[in-house]
Amino acid sequence: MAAEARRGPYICGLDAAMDVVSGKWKSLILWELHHHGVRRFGELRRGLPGVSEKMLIQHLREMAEDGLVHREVYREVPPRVEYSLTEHGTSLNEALRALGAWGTARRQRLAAETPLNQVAG
Amino acid sequence: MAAEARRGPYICGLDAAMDVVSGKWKSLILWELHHHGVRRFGELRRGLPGVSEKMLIQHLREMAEDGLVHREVYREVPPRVEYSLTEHGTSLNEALRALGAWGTARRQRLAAETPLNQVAG
DNA sequence: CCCAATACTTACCACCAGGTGAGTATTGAA
DNA sequence: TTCAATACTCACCTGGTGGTAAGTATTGGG
Repeated sequence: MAAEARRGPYICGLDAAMDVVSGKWKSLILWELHHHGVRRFGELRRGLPGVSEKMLIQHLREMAEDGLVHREVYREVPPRVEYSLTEHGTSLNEALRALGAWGTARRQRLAAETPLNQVAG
Repeated sequence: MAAEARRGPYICGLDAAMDVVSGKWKSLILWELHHHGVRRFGELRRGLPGVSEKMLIQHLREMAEDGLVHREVYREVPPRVEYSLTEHGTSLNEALRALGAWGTARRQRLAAETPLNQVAG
């Protein structure tokens, strides 16, 4: 349970990458940490509306195991824990840029196709 | 149920992109179609060891709805159906290249960290 | 003594992605 | 009439992901 692959062995590189970002909130966590540099647990929770504490800590722990985020604990009262991207997390975010751009184009396509419906769920 | 987003509205572009590739076999299907150009249903099934017919057709239908793959039906006996990437599917594959490269680097990192364990599940 | 604040931790539960295995439709060949 | 081949289609089931809500540990302040 230390620093090993959860679902490996992987078939290809895409597998290995999708594994570490699969999780409802992981790409958002990546995004949040990328934009703020360092964030405390509570800041992340408030920054991701709808996330449960359970999933937030679970995702953060997995991402720490995967070497994407750094977890710094300050033994104070009340406790303080700070999360930040590691070098690997930063490079993953960069590797996701093209995908994010593709998704943005897709959103614009969808909005153009259904101009009256784009906001309604 | 035509060409609309399944989980939208999306928070960001990454959401919109992750949505269309989330699915156990979708990135593999993308890869397979990218490398072979055109593939029949049975060829895809044999090319993705372990996939169930149910999930393969389900993923292919969703990807067709999302405009990633083109489905060409030949009304012959026995029936023949050919799948290929659309322009959007091709561009998505290109957008995934950086992510695949990152994953390949991660695999190499994992193999270097646990040299005796890299093959065992 | 109790509460506040923070960062979890745990138990329980619902939903859905995905797997299994059987069935369908079509038509030519034996 | 039955079978083969292809591409599904359907019913059923399991496991895992994620949500909910309550509990824990710590210590200073009122």
